[in-house]
Amino acid sequence: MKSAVKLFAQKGFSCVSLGDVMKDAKLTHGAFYAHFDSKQTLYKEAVSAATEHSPLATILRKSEGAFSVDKLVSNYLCHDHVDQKFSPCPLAAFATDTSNQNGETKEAYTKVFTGLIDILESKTDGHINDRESALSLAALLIGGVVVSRALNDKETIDELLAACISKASKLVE
Amino acid sequence: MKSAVKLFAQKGFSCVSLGDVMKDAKLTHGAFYAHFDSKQTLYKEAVSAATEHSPLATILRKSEGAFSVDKLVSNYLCHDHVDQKFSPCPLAAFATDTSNQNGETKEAYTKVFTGLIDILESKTDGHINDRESALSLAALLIGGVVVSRALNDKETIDELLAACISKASKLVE
DNA sequence: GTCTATAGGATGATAGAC
DNA sequence: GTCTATCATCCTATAGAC
Repeated sequence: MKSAVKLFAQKGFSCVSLGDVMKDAKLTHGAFYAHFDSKQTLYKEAVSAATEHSPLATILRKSEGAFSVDKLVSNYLCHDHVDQKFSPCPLAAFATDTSNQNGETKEAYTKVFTGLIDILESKTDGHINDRESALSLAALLIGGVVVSRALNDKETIDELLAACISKASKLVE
Repeated sequence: MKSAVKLFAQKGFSCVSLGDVMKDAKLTHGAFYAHFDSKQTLYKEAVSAATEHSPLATILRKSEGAFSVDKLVSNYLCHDHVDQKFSPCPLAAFATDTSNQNGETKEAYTKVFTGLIDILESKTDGHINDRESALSLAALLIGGVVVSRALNDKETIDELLAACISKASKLVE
């Protein structure tokens, strides 16, 4: 599962074969079906499993009780996250692939998303007062990372990330 | 090319075969290579070609000179765009696939993105004064649509789109 | 330029031994 | 549960007739 999360996030559903996953897990592809029903099932479970080490989960683990929105924003909208130098947010990495998947995968994605929104509303240090702020902030963060990953020009990526960080506070005022 | 844009936007790069494209164009798959070098080349050109009928292009065509930001925001963050009832914005539809493509495709995507930012800065009715506003608004719009497409629950999609519309004005104040 | 036909390779999934 | 081996299918790309 660890291999699946990493590879799916990096290369997408279709560009990762079961052979790739099993190879990364130091097994042969024949052993796959002793663990999962199908590739789709694996992907669906990967969406949920990836939340374990997401940027938000990491911050939650480090903080006791409330955490700072600014900290989440700057940790989320950074080059290391765009380049997947650490375990990425599944909402950004799996969004488009999930659009093309079945209802069960979308359901898993929806649960992760509403989970994020609930945490933003309840666990932040008082800056996020309403659900509208939480929802729009999530869209800005995910959009910023998803677009950055598709861009070629480092300068434009710098500008985009900086602009999103700068303007994020306007959404939660 | 029209078939390619439609299918790639709906199902993604890997889930569309050249046979699918040619079938939609009422041709057989053997004729493909008389028009394009490879599937990757087709995709790269589709990213650029899709801008022709994007929501922004439609608004630009209808308006003379400056256009309203509010109009773009409400036309972009709507169910018909999420469901691709009309020709979608390539920046939202092709973002994640482009991340997994070669440099030429990313270059095409980057050109479309910077083109959008330039238009937001220059052609809007005075609400967008700086590049930071344009960049963050783009991320919010694209993020809102990309996430909505991955969600299963209509109520959550409604909430998300409404929240992004409501908060978009905060980014361009 | 379009067609049929096919090469050549990768992939999801299965079978059966250990 | 893991392995090797294989099936069946799909896909990109090419060849050659018209």
